[in-house]
Amino acid sequence: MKKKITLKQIARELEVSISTVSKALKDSGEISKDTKDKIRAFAKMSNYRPNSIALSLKNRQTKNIGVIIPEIVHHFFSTVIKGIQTYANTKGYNLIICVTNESYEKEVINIELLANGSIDGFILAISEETEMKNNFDHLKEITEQGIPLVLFDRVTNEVACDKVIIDDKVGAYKAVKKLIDNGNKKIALLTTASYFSVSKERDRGYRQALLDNNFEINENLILELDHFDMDDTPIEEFFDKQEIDAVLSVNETFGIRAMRVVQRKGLKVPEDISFIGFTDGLLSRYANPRLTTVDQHGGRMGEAAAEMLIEKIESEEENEIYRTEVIKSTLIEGDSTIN
Amino acid sequence: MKKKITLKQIARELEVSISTVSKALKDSGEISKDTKDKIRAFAKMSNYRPNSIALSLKNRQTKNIGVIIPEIVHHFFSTVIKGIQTYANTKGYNLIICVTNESYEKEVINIELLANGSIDGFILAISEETEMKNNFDHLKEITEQGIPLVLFDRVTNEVACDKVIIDDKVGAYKAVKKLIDNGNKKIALLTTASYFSVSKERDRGYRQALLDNNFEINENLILELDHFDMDDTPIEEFFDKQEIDAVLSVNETFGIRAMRVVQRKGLKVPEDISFIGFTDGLLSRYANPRLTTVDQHGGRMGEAAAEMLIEKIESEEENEIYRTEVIKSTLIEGDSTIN
DNA sequence: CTGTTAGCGCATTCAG
DNA sequence: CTGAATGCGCTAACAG
Repeated sequence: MKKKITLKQIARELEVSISTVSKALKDSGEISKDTKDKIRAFAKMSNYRPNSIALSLKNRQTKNIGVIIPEIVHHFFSTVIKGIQTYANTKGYNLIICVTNESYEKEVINIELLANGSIDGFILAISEETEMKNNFDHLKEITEQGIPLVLFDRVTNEVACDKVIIDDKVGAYKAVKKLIDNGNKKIALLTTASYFSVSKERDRGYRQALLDNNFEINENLILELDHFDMDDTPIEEFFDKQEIDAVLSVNETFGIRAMRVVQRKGLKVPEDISFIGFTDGLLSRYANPRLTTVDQHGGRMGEAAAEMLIEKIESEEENEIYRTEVIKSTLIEGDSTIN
Repeated sequence: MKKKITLKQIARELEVSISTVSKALKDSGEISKDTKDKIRAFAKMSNYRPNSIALSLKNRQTKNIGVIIPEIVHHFFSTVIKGIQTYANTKGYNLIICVTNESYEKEVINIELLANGSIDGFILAISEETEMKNNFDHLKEITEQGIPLVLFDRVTNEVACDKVIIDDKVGAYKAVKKLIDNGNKKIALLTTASYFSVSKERDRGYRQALLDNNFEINENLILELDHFDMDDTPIEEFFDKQEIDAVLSVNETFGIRAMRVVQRKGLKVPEDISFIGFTDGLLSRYANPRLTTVDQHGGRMGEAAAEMLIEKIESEEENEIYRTEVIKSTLIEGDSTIN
């Protein structure tokens, strides 16, 4: 087993000083061609690679980005990671990924763990529990320590930092507008608990579109579901107690589950009832019929977040100006609406 | 902005030596209660946290695990990551995750990047291109350098290291056995290119089950698909040219796509034709009808891999004994087979 | 009980 | 052109 080789060992082997080796390897003009050649040959032969930990300590930067997300087994979040990775790699950064499982405590712990020098900055989507608690002190602390932070998707105004979100409200608005234009009258909304920043925005877009088109808001047409609960009964009851022409869902799964419920009731999609869901994931693509969706462009969000973060990391001056980048959502027409 | 505070600063502030501070914070018996209290109070107040990079350099261990996977937007792999994360967290390890996008070159680069001290060990699933090239020198180099390595799912016998796989062959065997027991005669196999170690094993199980039950192997019943190609034409032709009673798919997507193709042809699942797919992912769960699957237990694989790796990392002696842990697959009955 | 010293691996400044 | 010395932040052996 050939262990890691260090500058010191090369130096001893070649009977020169450590600093000579260091310089030779960096092609410094201070070193004669002869010794340079000799050293480089030996280094290559012994497969020398500078120890990144030592470099991190010296340069005070790790070239690591801490990515903290609520869930990894999730199409949207994994798409974002992929986007982050894509950009980060071009800049030589690696990703340290932590999953909070939607837990406030895990979010705090993971941040603390990484904030001790392991990373140069954070990219984070707030966990469900944190949004519920509405407590963002741990995030504020990060920024106070001068660690760059970019929030994405699930954000908050409480923390001054860069953010990247999609135009949730506009996306929902456009979706509802399409449903209205198709002649639908009773348009339902399937949503999650209201403390989710994104659900709130989508809810706003839904209401706005209705109002702008002289519809009345009927709270009976809005169903709030728990996304951990896999029981379809509430959905069945919802569709049993009233006639519905079209449905907007704030995510993919609610939409698909509802679609199956009405199909079981013997309704045809999209002839009898139309569906639009948020997130253009695999589920939508493979659903039967293919679900019409509002694409959140997770990949682009990730790339944008990474770009903002790395810019902050590498900028010298203490820039206190924070931007919020809004990614435009896109309506992707599947077969669950009449096109 | 309150910057990171170091031992040195505390020492200067309190007019003691650095090592006194260090010892006091570690509750060393060498320090008097008085100074200890004073130092700890100040440390807590100034929110001192030891710099993990410095610790890594000193202790020669980073408490980081390098996880290298072919794809992140993928239910199985993200499940494995979750499993790794779960176990690693209990042991205080963080995950540095790299995605190769099935590319050999990216696999090599990512490994090189991390092998320079950033991580204590690797957990890796071989990329498609690497399996195709059949070149594993980069992996051998890792083990030669004494860096612990655990391969999962896509493994190779070329490299001596710990491995965790599922009983792919047995899983396929059991699935085909079930199809035979249900009275199906013409049982097809949808598979990927044969250089995938897992596909190969599943193919073996398929053949073995047929032979053991006095079926002849009909190569026409085996369809090899490219998983990047989204065109359903080859699938359609496959089902057009012959009658098929049942299908085993080596993954989720082929199975679901094929199911849709036959449904479009007017066949009923499972009355006219049955389906079983590998991987019990979201797609299978939300498919219509719910796909019967061979569950690969990604979470358990991840936990097992993490446990094996951390054990190797933390064991003192140079243990050259490598284990291969086989996770038992489970047949999950959906509605795409007659139960 | 407290402080000095050395060293982890590297880059860099300053002498020679 | 080469090397000794310093420091990044921390721990530990060793003096005092």
